[in-house]
Amino acid sequence: MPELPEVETTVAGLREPLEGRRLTRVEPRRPDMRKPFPVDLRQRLTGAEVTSLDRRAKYGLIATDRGDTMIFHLGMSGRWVIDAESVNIHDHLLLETSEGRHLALRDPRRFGFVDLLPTAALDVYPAFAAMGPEPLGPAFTAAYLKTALENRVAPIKAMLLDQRIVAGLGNIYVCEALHRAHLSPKRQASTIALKSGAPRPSANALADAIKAVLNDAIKAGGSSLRDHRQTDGDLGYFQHSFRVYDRAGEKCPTKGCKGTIRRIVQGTRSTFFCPVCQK
DNA sequence: CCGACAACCTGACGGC
DNA sequence: TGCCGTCAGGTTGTCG
Repeated sequence: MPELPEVETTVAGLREPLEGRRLTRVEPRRPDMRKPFPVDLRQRLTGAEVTSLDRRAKYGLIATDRGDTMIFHLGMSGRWVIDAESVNIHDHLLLETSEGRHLALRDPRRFGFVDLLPTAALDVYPAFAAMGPEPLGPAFTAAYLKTALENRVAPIKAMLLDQRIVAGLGNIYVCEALHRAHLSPKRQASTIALKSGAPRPSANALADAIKAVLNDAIKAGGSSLRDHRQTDGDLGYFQHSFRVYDRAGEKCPTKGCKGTIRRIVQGTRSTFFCPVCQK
C-alpha cells in the first residue's frame, strides 16, 4: 500500500487510535525490517503521548510529547492493522495505547522500516534533506517541473519516479499521471522543459495531472491491490479507477481514442500506457 | 554527474 | 497437487 495517497490514507486512519493517546506498549517482534529498529525505540516511546500524525512523501510521521518523531515507511507490502483478532507472523512492531487499542505494523516483504529521531532534526533526516517538493504542496508548479527536468536525457517516467524531483509518486501514479497528461512515458524528460520563459503546455498538463490523480486517489482512500481488505479504515478503491495501470490489452479510456493499453518495461519496472494518445 | 541494474524479502499466480 | 518461474505499490548501493 505504499504510494503517497496510500500513506496519506494510512496516516489519517491512525489519528483516531493514536492522536492524543499515550503509548503503553511498544514492542518490536524482530530486530529489523529493511533496517534495524532503533535500539532505544521502546524506551523512548513507551509512556509518551502522541501529539500529531503527519506525512512526508511516502513516509508517515508520529510525533510525541517527548520531542521525538517515529518515522515509518511501508515499503511495498506494509500496512498498519488496527485491533486485529490475533498477531500475524508478519506483524513486526506492536503498539498499545492507554485506551487499549492495538496497532500492528504488518509487512510480509519487510521492505519497510521504522526510524526515530528528535522532531527538531526532521529537516536533516537524510531521506528528507535530498527530497523534492510535495506534489500537492505550493512549491510544485509547472515552472518548477520545467526547471527540474531541463537538461535531463532520461525518460520522463524515470524522472517522475525519482524522489529528488518530486516526492511521493510511485509506479502506479506516474503511469496514471502521464496518461492523463497524454505524455508518453518514453519521452525524453527535457522535452517538456525546452525553451526559456513560460512553462510549455506539457509541463502545465503534467503538473495538473499529477495533482489531479493524487487528489482523486486520496478521495477514494488510496488503492488496494493484492493485500486484501481489512485494516478498519483502510479499504481504498481507487484501483477501480486506474486508466492504464495493470490494464494491458484493454481499450484506452481516453475519449475518442482507439488505442489499446500496452505494457512495456522501463528500467526493470512495468509501464502501462496508450501508444496512440500519449505522445 | 548520469543511468542501468542487483539486492533486499515474501506471496500470489500461471503453466506444466 | 506440486514445483518452478515470474511478477509485485520502493529504496539504496555499486558499477561503468
